[in-house]
Amino acid sequence: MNLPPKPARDAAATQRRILEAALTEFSAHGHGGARIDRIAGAAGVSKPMIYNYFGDKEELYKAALRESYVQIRQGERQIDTDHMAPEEAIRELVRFTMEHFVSKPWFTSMLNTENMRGGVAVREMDHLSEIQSPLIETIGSILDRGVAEGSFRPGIDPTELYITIASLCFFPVSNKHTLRVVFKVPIDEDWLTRRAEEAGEMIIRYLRAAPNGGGS
Amino acid sequence: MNLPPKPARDAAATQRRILEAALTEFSAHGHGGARIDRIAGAAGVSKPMIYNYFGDKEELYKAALRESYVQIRQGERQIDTDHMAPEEAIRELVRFTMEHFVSKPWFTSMLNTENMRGGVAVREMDHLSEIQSPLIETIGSILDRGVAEGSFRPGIDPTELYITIASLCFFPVSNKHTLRVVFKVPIDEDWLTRRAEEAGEMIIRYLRAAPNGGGS
Amino acid sequence: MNLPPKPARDAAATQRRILEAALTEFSAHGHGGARIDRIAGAAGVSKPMIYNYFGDKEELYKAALRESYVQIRQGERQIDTDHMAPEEAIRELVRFTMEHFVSKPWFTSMLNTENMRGGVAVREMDHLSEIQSPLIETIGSILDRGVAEGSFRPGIDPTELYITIASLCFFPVSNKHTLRVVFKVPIDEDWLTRRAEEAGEMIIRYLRAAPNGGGS
Amino acid sequence: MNLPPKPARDAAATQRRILEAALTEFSAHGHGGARIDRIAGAAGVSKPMIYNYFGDKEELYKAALRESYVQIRQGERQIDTDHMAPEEAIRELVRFTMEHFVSKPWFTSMLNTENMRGGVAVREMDHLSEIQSPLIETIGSILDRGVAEGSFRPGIDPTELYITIASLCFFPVSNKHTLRVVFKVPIDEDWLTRRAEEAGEMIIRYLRAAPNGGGS
DNA sequence: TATGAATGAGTCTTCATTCAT
DNA sequence: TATGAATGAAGACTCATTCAT
Repeated sequence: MNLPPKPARDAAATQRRILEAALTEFSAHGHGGARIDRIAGAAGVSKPMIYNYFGDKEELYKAALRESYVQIRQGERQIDTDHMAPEEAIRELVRFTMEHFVSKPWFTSMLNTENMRGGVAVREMDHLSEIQSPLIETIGSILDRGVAEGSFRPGIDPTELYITIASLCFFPVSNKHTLRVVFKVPIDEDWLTRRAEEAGEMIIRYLRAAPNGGGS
Repeated sequence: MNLPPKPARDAAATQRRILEAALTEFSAHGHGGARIDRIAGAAGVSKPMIYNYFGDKEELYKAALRESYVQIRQGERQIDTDHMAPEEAIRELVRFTMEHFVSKPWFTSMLNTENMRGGVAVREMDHLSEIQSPLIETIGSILDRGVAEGSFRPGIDPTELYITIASLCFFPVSNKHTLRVVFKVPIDEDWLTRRAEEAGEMIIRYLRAAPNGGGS
Repeated sequence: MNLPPKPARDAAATQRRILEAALTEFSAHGHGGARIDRIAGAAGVSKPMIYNYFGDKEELYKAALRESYVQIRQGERQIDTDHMAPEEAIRELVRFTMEHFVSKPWFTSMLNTENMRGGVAVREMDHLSEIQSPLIETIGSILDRGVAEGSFRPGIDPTELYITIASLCFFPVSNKHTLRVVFKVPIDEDWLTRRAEEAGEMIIRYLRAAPNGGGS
Repeated sequence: MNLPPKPARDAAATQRRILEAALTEFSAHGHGGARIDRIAGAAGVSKPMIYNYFGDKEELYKAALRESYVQIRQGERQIDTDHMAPEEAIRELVRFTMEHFVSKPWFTSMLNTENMRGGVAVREMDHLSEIQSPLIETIGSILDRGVAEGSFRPGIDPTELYITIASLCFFPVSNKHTLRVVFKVPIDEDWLTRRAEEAGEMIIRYLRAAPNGGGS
C-alpha cells in the first residue's frame, strides 16, 4: 500500500492508520465480510493494537462509520456558492454532490452497509452535529436568495431538497454495477456528469416560481 | 412455521422453498452474513439438500438474486396506465414504484448487496430479458402519448427516466435508518407517500413542454 | 489413549467420549487451563462436535462437573454396611471414603476448581438429587442402629457427620503435594490407609455413648 | 484505591505492592486465570516493572505462593497457649485455625491452586523452614503437658494431629460453595464456629487418656 | 527506575461443506 | 430423495511478554 512511512511508537498516528484501513475494509466488504486481519495488515500494525485502541470489531466499525461521515462532511464544506446566482448555485450543488459521491465511493458503501444492518450503529452515535450536512444550511440560504429575487417558489424545505439531490446522485453511483448489466447503460464519468446536469435542470424547474402571467 | 404443507419427495417444491428462504436470508443479512444453516432451517430441509440442488453458497446467492429480480419484475407487470392521461400515468408510476420498494424491502437489500460485491453475480447472469423492467416500455409509450398530445417535451429517454424515478424512490427507502438519525426525518409511510407525490410533481415539471409563449 | 474403538456416526457414543475427555481435562487443568483442543483430541473428534453437542466451554464444564458428581455418587452406592455392627460400619465408611477419593482424584480436583470459581456452575445445576450423596442416608441408619443398641450417643446429624468424614479424607488427598513438601510427610497409599484408620477411631470415640456411670 | 501513598522510585515498596497484588490475583483466579494486567493495575505499576522484578508469571506465582505461606505462618505465631490447660489449649487451637482459614481465604485458594498444579512450585521452594507451621511445636508442647498431667494419651504425633485439625477446618471453608448447594447447609460464620467447637470436642475425645479404671 | 507502544502465539468459536447411510 | 454426523479452515479476540524511550 501507499501509506506514509510508518512512524514508530506514535499512538495517535497508529490509531489514524487503523481507522483509515478500517474505513477502506468495511466499505469494500461490509461489516460481515470485513476482516480484522486485513485491516491490521493494511494499517501495518498487529491485530492486538486494533483491539487495544478500538475495543472490538463492532466499535471499530462504528468509528469507521463516523469517520466516513466526518470526511464526507468536511468535503462538503469546501463548496462555496455565496457568490453565485441562486439557479447556478443549485446546479453547482448537484454537480458537486455527484462528483463527491463518485470520488468517495466508500461513503455510499458505508451507508448501504449501515442501513442493511438496520442502523444500529448510527443510532448509538453521539455528537450528531459533526455528521450532519453543512449543505442543509447552504441550501437554505440559496433558497432564500432565490425566493427573494423572485426566481424560486417559497415553501421548499432545505432538508427535503437535500434528500432529493442526494437521491438523484446516490442511486446511479451506488447501483452502477447492476444498472450497467440490467439496463446496459454505459455508466462512466461522462454519463454520470450528464446525469448531474439533467438532475440540476430537473430541480431548477421544480423550484422555479410560476411565470408571472400578469399584465404588469 | 406456517409454510405450505411439505410434500415429501417433491423436488420442485423443495427447490422453491429453499429459494424463498435464501432470498429472505440474503436480503436480511447480506452475502457475508447469510447462514446456510438458517436457510435450511427456514426452508425445512437439511443442509445437504441445498448443496444438492444449488451447488454452493455462491450459486444459491445468484439464484436468490435472480429470483429477487424476477419477483420484482412480475410485480411491475401489474400496473396498467394505458387508460390514464400521460401526466397522471407518470404520477401513478412514481407512486407505484415507491410503494413497490416499500412493500418489497428485500429488493433494495439485494441490490445493495450485489453492488457492494461489485456486481459479480449479475454479470454472470443469463436470460437477462427476464430481469429487465417492463416499465421501460410502459414509460416509452406514456412519453410518446404525452409528446403526441403536446404535453411533454420530446427527446426524453425512457431508460433514463426510469432510473430517475428509481433514484427518487430507492434512496429514501433504502437509507431510511441513517436518514432518520442524521436528519431527524420521521420516515414512515406517510412521509414516503408525500415524497412520491413531490417526486411525481418534479418529474412532470421536468417533462412538460415549454408553455407556448403565444403569438410572439 | 486407551479409548474403546471409535464407533463412527454414533451421536450418543460421541457425546460420552467428549464428556469423559472433558472431565479428565478440566480436572487436570482447571477451568481456565483446560483446552478445547486437547479435549477434542482425547475424545477423537473434531472441535465443532464439542460445540455442536455441548454449546460452549462453560456448558461443557458444567456437564463435566455434574458428571463427576454422578460418577462419585454411583460409586458411593456400592458400599453396603447393613450387615455390619454400627461401629464397624462407620469405620468401613471412612475407609471407603478415603479409598474413593484416592482412586478418583478427578473428583477432588473438580470440587476445588468449582469452589475456586465461586460455585457458579453448581448453583445453576438442576436435578440436585442426582448429585447428593446416598451416604447421608446410610449414615443416618447406622447412627440409628448405634443409638438403638446403646453404643452411640443420640443427636448426631448425619449430614454433619458426613462432612466430618469427607473433611478428614479430602484434605490429605487433595493437598498431598504441599503436605509432602511442607511437612515432609511421606504421603502414599499406606500413609493414607493409616490415616483412615485413625480417622475412623476418632469418629467412633466421638460418637460413643458416655460409659454408663454405674450405680446411679 | 486506598493504597499507601506510592513513593516514587522505591524499589522495595514497589516489589511489595506487586507481591500483594499478585497474591490477591492468583488466589482469586488461580494460576491460569490470573492476569498480569490486573496485577499491574492493582499494584499501580506498569507491566514491565513486574517482569523487571519477578522475571515471569511463573516466578511471580512462586513468590506469591511463598508469600501466602509466610503470611499465614506469621499469623499462626500470634497464638499463645502456654498459659492454658492442655484440653483448653487444644480447643483454642482448633478455634484459632478455623478462624484463621476463614479470615484469610486466599490461603486455601493458593493451596488448592498449587496442589492442582501438582506442587511444582512448592517443590522448588527453598528456605522451607520459613513456611513450616510453628503450630507443630506448639502442639508438641501441649501434648507433652497433657501426657504429663495424665489427661492425654501418649504416642500422638504432633504433625499428624496438625493435619487432622487442618483437615477439619480446611474442607468446610474451602468447599463452602459446593457444600451449600449440594447439602443445603447454611454455611456462615456461626455454622463454622459451631463446627470448630465440635471438631475441638472430637479431637479432645480422641486424645483423652482411657479413664483410669479405678481400684478394680 | 519506569512506562506507553507493540506483538507472536495461541484459544475459543463459527461456518461452508462433505460423508455415510 | 433425504439427512444426521462430522470436519478443515478460518475468524474474532486474548495474553504473556518485549521494545524503545
